[in-house]
Amino acid sequence: MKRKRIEMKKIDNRAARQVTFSKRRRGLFKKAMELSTLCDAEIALIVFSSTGKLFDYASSSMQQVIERHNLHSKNLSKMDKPSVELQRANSTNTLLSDEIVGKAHELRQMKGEELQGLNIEELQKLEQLLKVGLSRISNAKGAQLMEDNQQPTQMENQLNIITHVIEKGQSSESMTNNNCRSADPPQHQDIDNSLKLGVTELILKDKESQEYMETLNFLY
Amino acid sequence: MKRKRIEMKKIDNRAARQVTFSKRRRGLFKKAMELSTLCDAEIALIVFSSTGKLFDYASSSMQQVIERHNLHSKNLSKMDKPSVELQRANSTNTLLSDEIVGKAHELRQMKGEELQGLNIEELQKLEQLLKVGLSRISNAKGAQLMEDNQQPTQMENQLNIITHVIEKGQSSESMTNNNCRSADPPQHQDIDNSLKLGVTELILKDKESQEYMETLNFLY
DNA sequence: AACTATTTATAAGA
DNA sequence: TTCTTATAAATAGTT
Repeated sequence: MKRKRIEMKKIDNRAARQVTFSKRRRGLFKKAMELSTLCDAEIALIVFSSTGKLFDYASSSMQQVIERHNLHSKNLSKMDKPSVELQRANSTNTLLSDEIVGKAHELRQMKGEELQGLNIEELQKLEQLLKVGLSRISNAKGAQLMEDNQQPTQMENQLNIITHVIEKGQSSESMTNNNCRSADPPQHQDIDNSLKLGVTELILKDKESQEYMETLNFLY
Repeated sequence: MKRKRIEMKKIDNRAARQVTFSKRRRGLFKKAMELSTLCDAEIALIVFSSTGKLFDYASSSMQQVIERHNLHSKNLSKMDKPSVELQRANSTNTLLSDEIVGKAHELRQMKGEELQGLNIEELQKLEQLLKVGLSRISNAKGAQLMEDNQQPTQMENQLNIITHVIEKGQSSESMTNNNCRSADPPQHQDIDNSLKLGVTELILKDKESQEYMETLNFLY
């Protein structure tokens, strides 16, 4: 019955291991509580047996100790996950905000509210864009009146002819444009769409944002 | 030098307490590691001294053990906080996305690309908006040419006169409008601005988003 | 679970 | 703090 010092490695025999676990676990928890009592220490101890059973002790509350631990150790791997999501969400916010700034600016330009800093060529493009829009609106107005079974008046017929001409870029004003060192610009919408697609691609890299992109997708 | 068993209560003497803390702490951590090794247990041990110093040990990783512990104890008070921030960020994203959808729609309408579903009155308003924009752009173009010290040609003088007339709502087309049951609409921009302010107020309730709002503020 | 020979931890002193 | 040592406490192997 000569007892030997135990070898410090996993005990192979399941039953023996289980017995040792019970004995030593009790000892460990007792020592933890004693340390807390004697030395006024804040202690948390978590133990999972090899069979998955949980044993824990905390001198105050488990969450309190864990939070204090996180503060100290700057260990944010848990806080990191949400914080990474948060960063993603925030960077999506930035992109969306930028997109709003851009669209708002475009809108103000189309309303003629913010034209400072535009050169002649840019003003020309803007003007062309508005004219195209205007002619389409006039057409739509005409179509709407037709649908309402109202006979178009002579004036409206005349209007539709005029807007048709404008849509082809043949109005008197667009001839004026040609006199003012304006090259024929590429379709403004096309430039615009390619810019939008760029932003969309950027945003789509943010996996967290795909639900928002589903909302945005039908813009393009 | 007869040693006695110590009383299980806080040690009054600071120095003695500190010594005992050092000795027992080492013993506790040693026992924790031994239990983990011998019995294949997953263990986390966190100790704060009365002076606030942190000592910890985890057989795998601290976060892994804590997460496993949280699963068992259903303690989610910590995970709740970041998720609230995330919800805030996400709801901001929703608002921003909605704002983009709105602005994009407005832009497409101004470009005449999405007029279906608009009644005559709305088309009228839109048309008026474009005309105002167009006249302002024409004026800006004229001003730009002046700045460049170029004498406006006869044609451009004529243009400026025309656009001035349009800005006053006296063009032949706007007379046509008056024939088509359109009441004089309130300024479109004003309606628009009040809508925008509504969204801004909503978003500003989200404290997390104030930095983004600083970007957005100069829109209004 | 209880016993007990031994090892291990540690209180007190230096 | 660290070391020393007497002794308390924990526990491995056994019943």
